[in-house]
Amino acid sequence: MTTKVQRQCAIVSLVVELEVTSQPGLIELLASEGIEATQATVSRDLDDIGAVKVRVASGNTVYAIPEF
Amino acid sequence: MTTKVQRQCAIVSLVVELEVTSQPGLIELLASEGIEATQATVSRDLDDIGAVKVRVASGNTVYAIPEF
DNA sequence: ACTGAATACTAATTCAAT
DNA sequence: ATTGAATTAGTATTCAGT
Repeated sequence: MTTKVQRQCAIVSLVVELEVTSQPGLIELLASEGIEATQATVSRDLDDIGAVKVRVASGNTVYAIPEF
Repeated sequence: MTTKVQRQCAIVSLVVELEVTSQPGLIELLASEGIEATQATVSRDLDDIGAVKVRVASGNTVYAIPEF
């Protein structure tokens, strides 16, 4: 079983390293690391983390963490 | 009748001056200036302008224009 | 307190009309 | 090329369960 902090850390890593464009997408990425979570949870996590969606050069919007 | 540029300029002004939190909200603000538009149009306008949603101190997310 | 299912809300896109 | 209506996609919140 994975804890909340572990999951949120994983999310931070993923968001920083990859171009995460949606919560469903993020859920898949987490799953591929063996972390199960639903959209509701991921939404709350992103909120906790303070992630925002920003427009990137490629044109689409990706999640980012202001501090980085 | 209002033109596209007029409407987009109005949107920029509103976004810069006020805390616009949603497209429905923006539509109302435009309406109060006598500018009619639907959600589809406002969505495209925000895209043209390059507006993004950012988290502000108050906690909620508002539209902002990166250049400012 | 944390989570998921379901729901409400918000935003983007499609499709047709002008 | 621009727009609105309707649709689809995406996100936040509520509500109940643990």
